[in-house]
Amino acid sequence: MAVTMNDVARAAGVSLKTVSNVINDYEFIRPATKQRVLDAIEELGYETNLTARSLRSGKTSMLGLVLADLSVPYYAELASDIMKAAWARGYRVLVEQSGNEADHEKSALQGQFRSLTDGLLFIPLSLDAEQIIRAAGKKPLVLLGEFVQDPRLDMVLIQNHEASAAVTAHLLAGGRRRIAVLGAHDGDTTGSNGLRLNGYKAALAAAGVEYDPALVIGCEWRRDGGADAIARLLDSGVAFDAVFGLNDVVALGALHELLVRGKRVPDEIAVAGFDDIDEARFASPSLTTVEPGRAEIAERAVELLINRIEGKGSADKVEQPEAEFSLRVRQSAP
Amino acid sequence: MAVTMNDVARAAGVSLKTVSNVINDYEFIRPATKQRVLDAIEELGYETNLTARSLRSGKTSMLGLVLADLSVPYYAELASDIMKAAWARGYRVLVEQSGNEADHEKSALQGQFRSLTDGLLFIPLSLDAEQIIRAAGKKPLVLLGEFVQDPRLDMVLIQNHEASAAVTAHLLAGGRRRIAVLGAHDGDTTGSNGLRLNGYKAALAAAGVEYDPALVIGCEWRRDGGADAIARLLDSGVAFDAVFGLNDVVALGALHELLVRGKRVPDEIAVAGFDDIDEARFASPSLTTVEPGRAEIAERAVELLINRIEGKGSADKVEQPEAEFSLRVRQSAP
DNA sequence: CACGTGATCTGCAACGATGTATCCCAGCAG
DNA sequence: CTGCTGGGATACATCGTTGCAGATCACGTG
Repeated sequence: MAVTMNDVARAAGVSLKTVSNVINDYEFIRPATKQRVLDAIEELGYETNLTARSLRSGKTSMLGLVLADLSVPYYAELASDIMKAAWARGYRVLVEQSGNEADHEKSALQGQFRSLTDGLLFIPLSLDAEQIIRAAGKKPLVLLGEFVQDPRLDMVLIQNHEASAAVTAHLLAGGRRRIAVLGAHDGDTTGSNGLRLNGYKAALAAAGVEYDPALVIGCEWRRDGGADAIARLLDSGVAFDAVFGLNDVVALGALHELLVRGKRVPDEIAVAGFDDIDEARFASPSLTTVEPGRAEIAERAVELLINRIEGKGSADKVEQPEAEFSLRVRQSAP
Repeated sequence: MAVTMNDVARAAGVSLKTVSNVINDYEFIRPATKQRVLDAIEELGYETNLTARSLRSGKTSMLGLVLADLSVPYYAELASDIMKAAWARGYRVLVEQSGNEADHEKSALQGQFRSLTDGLLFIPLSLDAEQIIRAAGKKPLVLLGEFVQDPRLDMVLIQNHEASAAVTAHLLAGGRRRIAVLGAHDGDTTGSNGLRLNGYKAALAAAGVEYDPALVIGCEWRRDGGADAIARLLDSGVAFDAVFGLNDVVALGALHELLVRGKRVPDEIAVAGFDDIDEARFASPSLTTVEPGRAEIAERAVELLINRIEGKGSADKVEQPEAEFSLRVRQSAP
């Protein structure tokens, strides 16, 4: 059916291997021969069969990307950046949605999925470092999203603590003293939630403001999670003058609910988030948030993973580069 | 390196082909043999090499999905649904971002990308039907997103005209008479923009309201496009009491700009969109919009494509199922 | 003029699985 | 006892490409 190298070889009057050499830019080919082969390729409409190439070469030139769900804006935007970075380096990205389920994450790490990819970018949500190390095979693996932190694993880090502290400090500088936190529980110390909560605490301490666990409300990192959380807080009667959603959709969900309930933002209550998704800029009022360095994260992660795949760089040293964040001050918390 | 069927065969004391038979659930295998093979697989940690299987069988069990950019919420949500639908049927999805460039779309249609997939889901934006037919190979192809319409191509349709008319009718029913349209030009008749514009016109006509081209503002289908467009309209001094953004992000961008400029929504100006992205529900005010049947679109498209791939269904008849839409009335246009 | 050298091209095996044809054997009818 | 049947397992070729090891040939050198 499909045109193969053999057909091209016959048409060009050369050996199959010469066609292969032309395609792979082998150095020593007479220009005339090369041209004949290229003409034959053109004429027959030959396309290299990537499956066969993969089988023979042992490389698929595909990176796996495991994340919870593309419908989450931050992941979608990150995935888009990752795909572009990979594309620029000659790799494609195969996305696997884990739905935030441990089984699914595990099977993505070990399963057949791996045989389709040369390496994996993984945003773990349910598995811890130990489970990841146990489940992961020998193929290169780079973690993103820092829910997991471990000195044995390559990963690109977000400055959760510092960025969170910066947001909090900004709210404090605006005169807020009772800052509610949505998306973490009082005891959390690990994962994005824990790290961001700790950054919040550190900023409070630095400003001499007392930490009140009653202001810390756990919720799913979704819009409705944020809306529910703020509703519970309002209903509880606890006083607060600012809200820090540990990611943007939580903050936006809370913002929505606050406005529904007739609160004035930012006059009565300031709102801030974390991620700087595109939507944050166009919310009403626009959302103050922190940009975690998404483009840099994508770039570094892809670069690191491909270096591992291609054996460049120091093979044995675990790498954990950190992305630069920046505060985005907007209307919701000027 | 990796464990192959051969290793398993040796360990289980059977032939390579028997291992293959066990894995592919061949009927006539003695339970004892099967068990021995399964044990060996377990013990050695064997994983089938999907690349090799693909080469031999000629199927990759992957669907290609070509869209402009995952950072666009509607595409991200659609992609998520498509991936789930495909997964449920034993297929994976390989996403290719065209960036809305014709060259890129074309290369996705013909290029090596195709050899990795059994069929393609394509959301065309730059290519027209003729170009698509010319560029596409013989592999199954299903179009989505109806910028292109052609009786020769399989596609899943959105009821652009009807849904758009429904939104417009809703605004009219709310007493609005000067409804601005963002995201189309006066002359447009094809593509989502043209079809939706026509739906708008039809609803006006049905209500006996005159069509005013000055209310139709072209813009990119992005947040900033919507914001710019409404800014231009406001600056032009043309009077209007409602805005229909031809998709949600345009509407949300416009909504943002209206609020920035101190307009009251919906009291002074009502706003409606098209797509019902998750964000619409949590905007402030929440956005009235139309749900085009996204889940159904994903489901039908995947089903249709896989039927084509597997040769089920009527081979020769072009299929163009239409998804059911539904109006979502919210605060921005009650 | 024989010979080394490097440019140019070729043949064969192999990647890891599956399709096809075949073989072996137990059970059973004639 | 022979021949047939069909379950259960196997051997071999094959998918389309690339790695490796050569083969060939022109050319300059001593």
